[in-house]
Parts: sequence; structure tokens; C-alpha cells
Amino acid sequence: MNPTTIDGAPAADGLAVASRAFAAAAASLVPEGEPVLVQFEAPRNPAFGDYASNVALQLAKRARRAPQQLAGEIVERAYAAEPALRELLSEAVPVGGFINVRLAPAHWQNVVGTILREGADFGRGAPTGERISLEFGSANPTGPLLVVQGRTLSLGDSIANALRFTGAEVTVEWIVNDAGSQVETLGRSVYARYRQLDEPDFPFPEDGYPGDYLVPLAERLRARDGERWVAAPEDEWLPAIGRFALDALIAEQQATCARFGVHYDRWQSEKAMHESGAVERGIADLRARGLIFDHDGAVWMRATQFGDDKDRVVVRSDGRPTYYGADVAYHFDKLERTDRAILILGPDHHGYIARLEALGTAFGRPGAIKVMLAQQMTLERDGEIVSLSKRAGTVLTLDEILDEVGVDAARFFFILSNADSPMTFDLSLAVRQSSDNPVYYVQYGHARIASIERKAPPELLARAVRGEHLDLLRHEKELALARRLAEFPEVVRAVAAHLAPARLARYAQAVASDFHQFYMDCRVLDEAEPELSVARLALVHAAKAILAGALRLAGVNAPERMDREPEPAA
RNA sequence: GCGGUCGUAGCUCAAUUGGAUAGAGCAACAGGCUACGAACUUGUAGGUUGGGGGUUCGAGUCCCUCCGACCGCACCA
Repeated sequence: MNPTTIDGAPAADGLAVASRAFAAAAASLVPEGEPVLVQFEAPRNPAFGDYASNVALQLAKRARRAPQQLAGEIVERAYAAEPALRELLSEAVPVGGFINVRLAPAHWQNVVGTILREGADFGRGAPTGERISLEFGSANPTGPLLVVQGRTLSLGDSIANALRFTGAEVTVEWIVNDAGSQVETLGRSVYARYRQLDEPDFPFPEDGYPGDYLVPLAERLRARDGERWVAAPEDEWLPAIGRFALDALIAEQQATCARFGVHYDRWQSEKAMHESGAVERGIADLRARGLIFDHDGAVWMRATQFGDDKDRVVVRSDGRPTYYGADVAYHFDKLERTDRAILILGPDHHGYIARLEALGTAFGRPGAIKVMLAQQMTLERDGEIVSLSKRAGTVLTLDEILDEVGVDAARFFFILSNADSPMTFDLSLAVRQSSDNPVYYVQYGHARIASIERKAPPELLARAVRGEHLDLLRHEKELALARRLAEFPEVVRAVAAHLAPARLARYAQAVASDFHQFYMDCRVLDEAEPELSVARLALVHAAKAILAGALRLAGVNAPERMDREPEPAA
């Protein structure tokens, strides 16, 4: 666990000084042994101060003393040894074995100054050189993206942004399942729709992809090729139409991703991996490691060696690689290019986790592959559960939802809960475009600040941006807001470390809430007090930068103004 | 049957990975605009964290065991 640090803090960082002083004091109170590491964390309850250390609790057993008493002595000795603490801390109190620390206002004033200089890059990590592959989305290319995939896209893109913010080099990728029988099924389905344009009774394949969404494709096919496939033999039209449909649907999926603000660095074709020999290379690597055996004419991977419940076929007895075989190759390739690979899979791929993570170990890189599961999403409309099935032809596409609620509301909503919690999406709420959606709360905060700045005398704003008079920020609400802004770097790091974008959304809400509360109590523009106005303009300017930064990581716009739509007549 | 994920306020979800009195939003109730945007804000109410046991200074979090929901158990993808 890493001790809490505050980015951009001045050299005489109160927390760092306190940390060293407490460590020295604690060390003098316990018998010789391992060095004492003092960690601070922000307590949930603000009444316990800005930061708290549990060092006394952890040392209690070693020192054979009551933690409460130990904490008291650590504080005493630290103050005696480090007089500067009296300036840096406004208080340090032992309570219940914890040591609760409150930093002096100057600390938070300095944080505001730092944010003014660095903007939304406040706390951005220097490049670490770590290369990470992040795969998510990857729907079958047999239809449009559905609402459910919106969740994965939002989660994945926010995680990618957070990882990049912390200094990692991220490759966002999508595997296109363009090999295998589903392409033929797709080709037959489109062919049937194509024939049905003239012969409504032409039979639709039993296992074909139902719904009307392939009809426009069939029409495009006829516009392009006319009647040429009607009399053609199947071995001519099947590959041609399969390819045509695949290309069209992939392009459609890519367009939806782009509209949703999700950019992919790599669209990896599964077919291309087969054709380039990549699959054979990956399997050969495993064979060289003694993890492959032949049985019944097929090629098997010793998956049980890595906790899977049975060994897995990678090449069928007819010589065609399995889906897992392709994944062996894909992850062999990922690990050659990057230091680790993260995947977000849908709940139906659940049984696949062990097999995929095992590949990291198999390739000699234990822990290098991490699979996270996006739990199921239940859709609800008017209090009733909506069952959506691609097979049954009842679909709700991501594009349809975006038409209804817009990209911002959807992106924010989908990261309000983490991947591992099952989620219920209330469609009637979304369709209402109601201000219930928390994204408007955050955006409103940003727009409100923009409005203040439009109203502010330009020379005052200019002085504010230069960070003048920050020492006037002493009001409780001012300091509370500044404290919140200071958390930004650590929040983003936590999002990246725990792959938990919900924290980003929660944090954005907290910043907006602290701003709104400040706004109620503290007037920013006050002609009678120009210097205080400058200080407060500086604070809200910093808050605006952090709000914009958090929203940007979530893929959401930070508007300068918001226009309320008129309430629809009842 | 075997295995996995999940179970937190009426609803939707959090909880800094083992920390203090489990928090937000929505819904409910009662207040606040002749000053910078009321898409805001203040307060009230709402909980045996599915049940039980264990580990320890300390458990929503870790272990065991029941209950329940979902999912997986292919030479499909």
C-alpha cells in the first residue's frame, strides 16, 4: 500500500513532514525491528480531520501498549522534535488509536495555486513506460451494438483514460470475430433478405439472424450488385455476401463507437491472425514450454495445470483452430507488445476467465492477464423487465439510446456503478431525459462557474488566474472545496489501480456538490471586496478545471452554458 | 451435479481493498430565490450490509456454512 501523497504540494508539504516526524517518534517507542512506515488516509468522516494515520494501532502489539496512549506519545514527541509542525498543521489529535491531522489553510491555498498553473493536468503522472493492452467491446460483427455494450464501452474508455493519466501507455483494442461459422450464418441471412426483396416468401434460414436490421443491408447489396447473386451458386455468393455484410456491420459498429467518443487503437481481425500464421506461432510457443499435447487427432492445451477444470482443445482434429486457439495467439501477441493485458468481458463469457488468465502464467508472465467481468445489465421500462434477445429479434441498439438521451448522459450513467455489480437500467427514465441523471448536476456546476466568469470584470479574472490573494481563502466552504480538488490525482490513480470508474463519477459529483455548497454561502463577485473576489474567482476557476478534467476522463462534455429544455406539456 | 460472479436504505448504486458513527442520488416529508444560473440548497425520515458461525485491536470487505439471483460447464463463437 502506498502512503498518501499530495501532488503539486510545496516542498514543505505538511503531510510529508508529519509523516517523517511521526515515524521517528514511533520508532523511538517500540523495540528494535522493522522500520516504521507511517501512512495517511483521508477518513470517511470529515470530523476526523483531513488525514488520519493508524500507525499507533499497527504498533500496539509490538509495543505492548494501548494504541490510544501510544498515539498520544507519538504526537507529543513529533511536535517536540519538529517545531515546524506547529505552522504546517492546524491540529494533530490522537483519538481512539488514530492520529487525526488537519493541515493548515496555507496548504490548501497552495493546492489551488498549483491547479491554476496545471489545469486539468493537475496530478497527471509522468510516463512510466508501462505498456498496457486494454480490450473491451468486441461484439460479434453480426449486428449493431446494443445498449448493453454501452456499459462496457463507457467502463473501458474511462479506465483507458485513467491509466493514461497515470502515465501508462495504453493500447485500446477490439477483436473482430470475423472467422468461423457465424460469418456464414450472417451471409445466408443477408442473402435471404436480398431474395425476399423480390420474393417475400423466400425462406429465411432457421438459425439466421432475425429482426429487420439486415434488410437495409440487403437493399444496399442490390443497389450495388443488382440481380447478379439470384442465380449464382452458393459457393460464389456466400463468401462475397458474407464479406460484404461483415464489412458493413463492422463499419457501423465503428461509427457507433466513434459517436460514443470511444477511440480504438487497434481492430484486430481474427481471420488475419489465422492467415498470418500468428495462431500457429502462439501454439508453438506453448508447445515449446511443454504445455501442449496431442490427443484424438486434436491439439490440446494443458489448461488444468493453471486451475481450469479441464484441458482445452486449441486445434480441432480437422486442423481448424478453435476460438480458444485464436485467443492463445492473440494473447501471445499482446504480451509480446505490452507488459500486461486487461480485458473486460460480458457475463456470458464468465467460464472463460480462468482459461484466459491462465495464458499469462502459461507464457511465463503470471498475473500479466487480468480479466474483469462486466456484470449483467437488466433493462426495465415502466417498472417491467424488458427482455432483449438478439436471437428473438427484439433488440435495443446503443444508437437508439443515444438518440434518446444523448452521449453525455449515457456515458456518465454507465460508469456510476462498477463493472462487477449487476445493474438495472430504467429505460423510461432515460427516455424522459430527466434531470434525474446526475450528469446534469455535474455539468451544471461547470456551466455555473463559466457564467460567473463571464460576469466577472476581466482584470479581476486575470489576477485570479495568476493566483493572487489565495491567502484570503479561509472560509470553511472554501477550504472544503479546495480539499476536494486536491483529491483529484489520487482518485484517478484509484480508478486505474482498481479498474473502478465509478469513483470518477462519484468524485465529479462530490466536486460539484462542494462547489454548489460554497456558492450558497460565499458570494464570488463582490464590488466591496475586490481582493476576496479575486481569491474566490481563483478557487472557482480551479474547480472548473478539475470538473472539466474529471468529465473528460469520463468522456463527457463540460459545457460553458446549459439551456433547459421547456417542460413538455402534460 | 461441479464451478464462478453477485446479494448493502422503498428504488438505483457507493464505501479509499481490513479502519472510526456504512454513505450519495431518486422517491417521501418540511424549509430557502428583489444579488454572481433554483438543473441549486438546508433539514427530517429511511439499515441486524441475505441468515448463521469463525479469524483480530477492528469485518460490508477475509475463511467456513446455509439461502437466493445470474452465468458457465463444446473439437460453438
